[in-house]
Formats: sequence, structure tokens, C-alpha cells
Amino acid sequence: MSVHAPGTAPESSTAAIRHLAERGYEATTAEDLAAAVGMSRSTFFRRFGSKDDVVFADHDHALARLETALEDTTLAPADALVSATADVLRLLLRDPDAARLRFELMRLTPALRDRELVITHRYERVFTRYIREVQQPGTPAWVASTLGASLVAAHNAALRAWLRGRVTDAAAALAGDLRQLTSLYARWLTNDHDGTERRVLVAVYETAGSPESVLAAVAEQLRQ
Amino acid sequence: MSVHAPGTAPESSTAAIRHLAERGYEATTAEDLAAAVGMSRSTFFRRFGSKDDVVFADHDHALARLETALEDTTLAPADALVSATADVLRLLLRDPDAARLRFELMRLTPALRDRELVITHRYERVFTRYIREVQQPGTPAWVASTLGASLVAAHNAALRAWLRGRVTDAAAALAGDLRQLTSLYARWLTNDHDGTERRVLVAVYETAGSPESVLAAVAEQLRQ
DNA sequence: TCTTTCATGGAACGCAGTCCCATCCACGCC
DNA sequence: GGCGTGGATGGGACTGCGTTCCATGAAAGA
Repeated sequence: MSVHAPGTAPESSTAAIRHLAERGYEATTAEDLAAAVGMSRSTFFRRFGSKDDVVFADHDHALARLETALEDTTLAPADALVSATADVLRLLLRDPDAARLRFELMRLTPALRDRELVITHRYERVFTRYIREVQQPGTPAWVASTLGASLVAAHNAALRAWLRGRVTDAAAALAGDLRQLTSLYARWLTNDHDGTERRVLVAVYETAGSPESVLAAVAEQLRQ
Repeated sequence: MSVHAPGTAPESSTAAIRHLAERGYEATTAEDLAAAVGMSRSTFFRRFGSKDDVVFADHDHALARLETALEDTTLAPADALVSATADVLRLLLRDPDAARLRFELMRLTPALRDRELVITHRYERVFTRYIREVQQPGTPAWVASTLGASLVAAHNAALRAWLRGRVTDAAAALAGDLRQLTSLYARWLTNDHDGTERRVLVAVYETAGSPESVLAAVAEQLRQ
């Protein structure tokens, strides 16, 4: 998993991505790429491991962040998943221009799209493992698998929407989607049948009112 | 997508898999493999495209079956997804010994596990496209993405459970799981709850949960 | 029988990734 | 200052995948 050089500067990988995007992925040899980032072919492979790993260099960072975030969180499981996933997206889009360049390169290069599937699968594994740890006893086995895959899929969908300019704050939009998604799985992520303190909210509303208006009133009550 | 030779006999690919499983994937060169299936190196690449595509040769068949099944179905969307996914698994496990051998090979070979992710992603795309076609108007965009990914994830989980001997009828067990999964998405796949009057909403929640999670749960109730 | 077509085998090539070794530089030690 | 030592680098050779091009042969058709 590209455990090659901990201290590889991120600017060299963005230089590599720029070079690949300009000249084309297939058209640039590993030697070209090494020269573009200012090192020999030997050390290029030592640092990045392979020609396509240089494109996904900072995924290692994001993945490590995700793992520690899920380990150290004090949030309820559903909230932890929502915020951790949104944080990953936020991290990947920290430099919007670099992100756009990277995904333009991937759009043009089938081999990199395939490689990305492998990379993102590592996130899925982390999610699934966490869910298996926190889920209620008796939860069916398929829950962790599908929810883990869903988190990655929602993340990717939000990313694509941002790339197409449909949303401006991709992480916030993603968090909204994920709150809905995790609410589908709420019964397996929260233990609402034990002695923890609970509160009851009763909202009476007219059928003429839209769900949104009811929701707004409920949100107002919750804020107090 | 290995559109190489439509008439490649399946027994030659199982012979190739057996050879790879016995001698090891990395240890067998393409020339060895070509000889093992009785052809020259040239024609081997012409027929299978690459060394690892030979392992996934029948996925092309299963994928084509899935596409036509979803196109021609008369079932309700949720049922169509359940039965089509179970059918894929049934097809892949039609020859149990060959399936076990194939997955034993994949267990030993990281490169093939990576490759499998790329292959199965094609199923995800087919599912997602179908869901987008049949979903109710106004369905949020994340639904098709996450449900498509979930179907593949549940399929893979059922396959792994079968490989570990936990279930005997993998397809039936998968169908059961998928019925539960699709029921989570029922409101976007069926239009059976229109015009019903609802006036009272009761939300029970833990004080430990964040306001956002409570809101999501309330929104979920409103939508039903 | 001649021709055309198509699948095959064979040979060469480009290039990714690995391995090995020589070099160089920054240390610490005497 | 001289000197060994460890780690990072560069260079070159090597393996093996996948591609390309060409020659061959067999089957099909005129």
C-alpha cells in the first residue's frame, strides 16, 4: 500500500500529476516522470512505488486520518461515520485546483480509474471494520458490508457532483446525505432499548403542511 | 473489458486457473500459462487480453446476463434487484469446485484481488444505472449510488460466507439479505404510500445523539 | 485450382518494476 | 583533520507483460 517513503513532499506529487495531465499518462515513461519531479528513475520507484501511486499519494494520509478519527471518536456511531467521511472529502478537496487537475487526469486515463477503485476500497474496509465493532448485537452480517460500501459510494458521488460544479460545499452536502443514509441504519447503530436517558418529542401538524415546514419546526425545538 | 474472443471455451480458462493455483500466480509466466491451455503466447493474449483476465473470463457472461435481466424484467424494482443479484451469484457458483479454486487463487494473489475490484465495479455501474431509471421522482441523488454499491457489497459478503462454509445455499441467503436491504430503500423504489393522511409525529431519541442525527431520524419518519 | 480470408505462431520491441552495486554525503569517533 | 559507517541516491542490468508486425497454413469460396 505504498509504504515507501514517509517524508515524500506533496508538491513533488502535484508536479508529477501536472506533468501527467499535460503530456498524457501513457505517453510519459517512468523516466520522464522521475525527471519531472527531479529525481532518478531508481529513487522515483523507491519513493512512490509505481507510476500510478504518485497520483494517489495523499490517499495514504487521508486513510490514516480516517482510521485514527474512527478510533478516537467520542461521537455516537452514526455521527462518527458522517463526520469522518465528510472529513475525508474535505481533506481531499483542501486544494481545489490540485483536486480538479487530478480528476481531470483520471477522467482521461482508464488505468488510473481502475487504480482508484483499489485505493478507495481501503476506505471501505476501514468503515466496515468500524461498523462491525460498534453495531448492536444481533445485527445481520450484511449491514456492515453494505453501509461501508455505501459511505464510499456517497463520498464518490458527492465528489463527482462537486467536480461538475453542482455543489459548492461538497463536504456539507455529503454530510447531509450521510445523515439520511445512516438514519436508514439507525436501528443497528443505536441502542434505543436500554436504560439510557431518552426524550420524547411529539409534533402535531396539519396534513396540509409540507414535511419541510414540520422539519423546520422540529429543528427549532431541538435547538432549545 | 476483455472483448477479445467471444468463443473462448470456458474449460480452457478453468485449466488456466488450476495451473495458476498450483504453481502460483507470480511464478507462472504468460508463456507457461499459454502452454498450459494449449496455445501460443500470441494467441493467448489475443484470446484473453491479459494474464489476469483469464481468471475473470466468465464475469463478462454474468455481467451481460445481469444487464439483460434488468432490462427485460417485469418485476417491481426491489424484487428485480433482489432476484437479479441472486442470479449473478447463482451463476458464479454454478460449478462449486471451480469457484472454490478460483477464490483460493485470489486469496493467495493480491494482484488478482485488486483486479477483482475493477471487475465487480462494472456490476455496480449497471445496478446504479438501473436504479436511477426506476426510482421515484424526487429521489435524492445518493440513493442510486449507495444502493448500487450495497448490492455488490452484499453479494460479495454472501460469496465470502459461502466460501467459509457458513451457508449452503448462498443465493437464497443473499436473497433474504437483499430483501431486507431493499426494504430500507422502499420509499424510493415504490409508490405505494401516497394520499394517506398523517397528523401526529412521535420521535424518541437519546440525549446522547446530536441534534443533526435526531433531525435525520425525524425527517425519516416524515417521509414514510 | 486459384484466391481470399482468418486464426495462429513467431520474433522483435517498449516499458514497468526489481535487483544489485557503486558512489556520495552526513554523521560520530578518535 | 582523518576515518569508518549508515543511509540515500544514481546507474545499469534483468525479468516479464503486453503490443506489433509479419509469415504461415488451413479452410472457404469461385
